Amino acid sequence: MLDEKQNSGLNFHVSVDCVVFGFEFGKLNVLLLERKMLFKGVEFKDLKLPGDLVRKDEDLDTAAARVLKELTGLDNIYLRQFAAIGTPDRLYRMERDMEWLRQIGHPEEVVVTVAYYSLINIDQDKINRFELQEDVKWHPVSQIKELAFDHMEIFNDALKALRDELRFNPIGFELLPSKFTLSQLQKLYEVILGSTLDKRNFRKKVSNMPYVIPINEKEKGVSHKPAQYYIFSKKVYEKTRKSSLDFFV
Amino acid sequence: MLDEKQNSGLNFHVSVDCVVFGFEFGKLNVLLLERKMLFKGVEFKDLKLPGDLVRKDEDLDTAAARVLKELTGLDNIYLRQFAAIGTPDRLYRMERDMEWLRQIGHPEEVVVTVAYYSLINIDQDKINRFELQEDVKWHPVSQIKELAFDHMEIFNDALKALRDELRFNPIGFELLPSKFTLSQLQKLYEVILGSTLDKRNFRKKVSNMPYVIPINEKEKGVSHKPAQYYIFSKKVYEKTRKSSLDFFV
DNA sequence: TTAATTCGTGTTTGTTATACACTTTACCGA
DNA sequence: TCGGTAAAGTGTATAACAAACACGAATTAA
Repeated sequence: MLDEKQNSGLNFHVSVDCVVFGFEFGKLNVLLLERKMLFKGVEFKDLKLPGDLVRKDEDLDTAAARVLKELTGLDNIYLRQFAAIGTPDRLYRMERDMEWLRQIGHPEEVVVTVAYYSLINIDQDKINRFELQEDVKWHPVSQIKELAFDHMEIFNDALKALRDELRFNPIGFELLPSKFTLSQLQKLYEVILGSTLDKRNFRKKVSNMPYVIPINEKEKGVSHKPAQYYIFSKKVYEKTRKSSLDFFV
Repeated sequence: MLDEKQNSGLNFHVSVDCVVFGFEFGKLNVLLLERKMLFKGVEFKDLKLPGDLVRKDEDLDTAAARVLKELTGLDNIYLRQFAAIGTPDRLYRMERDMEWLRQIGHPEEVVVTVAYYSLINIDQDKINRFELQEDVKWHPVSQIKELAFDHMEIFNDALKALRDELRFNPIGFELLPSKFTLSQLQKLYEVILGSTLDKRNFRKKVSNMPYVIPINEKEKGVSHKPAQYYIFSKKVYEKTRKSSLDFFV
């Protein structure tokens, strides 16, 4: 009754979906795939989250990392699982979704999906290797209004999970280049948490974090007082954090 | 490449597993199922988490609620999804696990499981309806050393997730009877968070929570000063909480 | 040389966290 | 009925942290 005895013929498809965040020019962006199709005789375009079916011989985390690698060419990206969704009709609520699945030959079956978000820093030296396919683009988070399937819900949940984690773990640095200014860091927190922060209080807090370290380098070519660059040291962080739950609020 | 196009023949079994917590006599307990089998000619017993395969027409949350209902007879139990695990060999690492699966006729396939924890208060009026099957028993959390399959990892992750949530959401009350004393409440926090708390400071904090309300009733039949009973009001909590993230630390 | 722009800095005040010990109220048993 | 036992209930002083707030310094562009 409570065991894996029953229903042993019941098979599902399992997929991973990735909500890939990036931060540039003071904006939080998300990487989305354009979906094109012929719908009721006219061309129809919309956006969806990148994802793929999980293969039989791979872990869920591995599948998510593979999707990211195929999408961006990048390895070692910050990835966090934040939900599993298995509502039976989740892919079959909208006409256009059913039509699309028909066109790509997807059988009408339940797909349980495991959702991840990932954080990418669009660093100078990485940007070369970082060539996106034509149908994959960054979109400002604030402008996302609608996505395919239940991807809008997944996206909203990802944002919520990101905000929650940002308060208690030093993950903001994953979204910044390896050297960054304190203004960039502050802006990042403001944009993700959706509030403004006091500059002096912010810097006071950061100066109590021994793992945010000034380096011997300043901004160049800006028409104002150049800012000090800092780096984040994971090593120092691991060594100096007091409880498993300190960081920001 | 990134779509559900490929691998469309890949099917998984999907299950839910529940880590059911209870709190009684100052101890945190977990509800486990005894697994019995003939292994290498002798009777072998161990413990596993309750769980079941998800049915084709049900949601993951629905499946978890169903498992709980079948297990305890209770509805409307606090349930929280906290992980999905799909490591291909997760059920096939130990001889005894493979033997057990063989004996119950489980095909050797990948089972992706979605893990939930749930909180039960063992209330006076509920206890009648609450008749556990013979092979289902409460075990003190501190005494769990080994479980079947990867259930020990799932159990440890559940504890971690419970601790994290306890700090920021008023879920402790789910583990207490509807009327409780402040000492019970304090003990609950101490046991789950694994630290002792100062009585006066604890009560000071609680007295700033308008949703923890004294009722016109005291302990009876105790051989010392009887304690005041309190109730938790979800309504008042919803109305009075300031941010989405306040509560305890 | 001046204007424009962003960087970087300290103090005060209020709130919250911590540390700490004794009196009260009930039951029990002699 | 009285003394012992056991847990309940209560206040204050100090330290740490959060919030509010304004101006001089460094650079480029015109």
